[in-house]
Amino acid sequence: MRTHELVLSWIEKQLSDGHLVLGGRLPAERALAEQLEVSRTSVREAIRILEAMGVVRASVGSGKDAGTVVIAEPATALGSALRLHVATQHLPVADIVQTRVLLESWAVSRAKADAPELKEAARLLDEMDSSSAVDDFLALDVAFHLALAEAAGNAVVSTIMGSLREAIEGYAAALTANLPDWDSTAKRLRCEHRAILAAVNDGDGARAATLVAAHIEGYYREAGLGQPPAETRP
Amino acid sequence: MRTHELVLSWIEKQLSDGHLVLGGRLPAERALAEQLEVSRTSVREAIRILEAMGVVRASVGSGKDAGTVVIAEPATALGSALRLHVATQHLPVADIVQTRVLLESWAVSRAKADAPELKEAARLLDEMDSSSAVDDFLALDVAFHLALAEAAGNAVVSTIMGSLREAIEGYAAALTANLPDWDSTAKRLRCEHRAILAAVNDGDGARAATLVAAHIEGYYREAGLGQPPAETRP
DNA sequence: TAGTTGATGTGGTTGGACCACATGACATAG
DNA sequence: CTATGTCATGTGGTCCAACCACATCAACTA
Repeated sequence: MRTHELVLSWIEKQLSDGHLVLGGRLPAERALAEQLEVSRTSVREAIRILEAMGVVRASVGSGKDAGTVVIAEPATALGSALRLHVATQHLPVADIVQTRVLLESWAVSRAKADAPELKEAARLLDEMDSSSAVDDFLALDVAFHLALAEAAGNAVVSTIMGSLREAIEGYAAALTANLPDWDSTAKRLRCEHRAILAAVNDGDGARAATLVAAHIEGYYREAGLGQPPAETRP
Repeated sequence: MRTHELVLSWIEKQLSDGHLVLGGRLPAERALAEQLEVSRTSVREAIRILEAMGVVRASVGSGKDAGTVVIAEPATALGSALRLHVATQHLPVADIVQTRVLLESWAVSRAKADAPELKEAARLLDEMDSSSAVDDFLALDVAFHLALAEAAGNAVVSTIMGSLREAIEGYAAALTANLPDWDSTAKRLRCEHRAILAAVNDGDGARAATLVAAHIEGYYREAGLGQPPAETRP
């Protein structure tokens, strides 16, 4: 077992045992190195891995927020990992979109009509109405879909959904350039959002699931994602 | 931007551009450090992160398999990340099980009856019949469910499913100790496996989905996972 | 020819040094 | 007494030089 893995397992044990909790601080790198009788380099490598996994955040300086603190941001971490594997062409973008449709359909079909996240979702839709910039629209769109997913009450589903979205964020942003008429597309998307939210609020999970699947697939289809080149199609 | 992130983005670009492909080798750490004009330490930190994400594998020595080569093992990486977040209690085990049920139900309902993975799944079931040790049984069980998931043809779904399983592997192993009678449980599980595979082979996706959901939920329920303490239940 | 031995190149690990940054205590000018 | 500037302290960030363990392969030797 390599040295940094020893540090990793020590930290994981501290987490499991509750000696290290969310918001808590790890010992300073130098102190931890001395305590575990390893070099600071090995400690740093372990912390890098934890940082990449969204378990800790390292900040320089002194006092309050400084040092290495325990956080819980699995979505960004999983998103980066998935993005890299998309880059190696081991994970097709089409499969990611399909998985997102699956998870989000399930989420809206299970969302409770009285979930507080739905109020936030409604607020986001109002904000989208008054924002015309493409970037703002897309950022609000992400937040809306995430709020919708969180309404189902399954942290794993919403986390994975967020990471899938993040993994293909670059592709999605590039695809908007393919759209023939952004204004009309945005108008349609707003409309579909309202319909989805209405279905959820009505407690009609099945309809919400159908709508959200069509909404996502329709967008990527319009933008031309996952379509093989025309000349290879029958 | 920190130095190791610069190295990371360089490598990611090499991957995206196809200059670095699956099975390919990264330049040696010392060479890469000189090429990018950074310290070897920073290169190593970047490689550690990629290793944790299942993108590369580092081996000492010289010749053939030595050095840092590009691999594609997202499942183990995602599994580790999820396991850590379970340790911080940010992701409930019950949510992971529920997500696994969702993904696996979808997978079997979409599996093609002529998928080659199903033959492998059948072979694994035969092997399970002749293995009595608990550990062997569980290992084969993992392989069976994974083969089933792969039959749906979505790499992302099967990858995430595998990582979910891995994230709670420790819990699952501990839970088998709770079972009152392992032999009878194993017999029942074998039976259910056959029924699930038969449904898939018959092209009855809906039945397969129902069966697999009951199969997974039944196992964890029997082992006592995710049940709130009795006194808190209505 | 068969076995041994050394050279080579790889990642793994260590200790030490210095930097940039953020904070807080302290001294000082008003 | 207050406000301001300054310095000590502690943090992560980076780099360097050296050494180790390991795996391979070529040259050498019996």
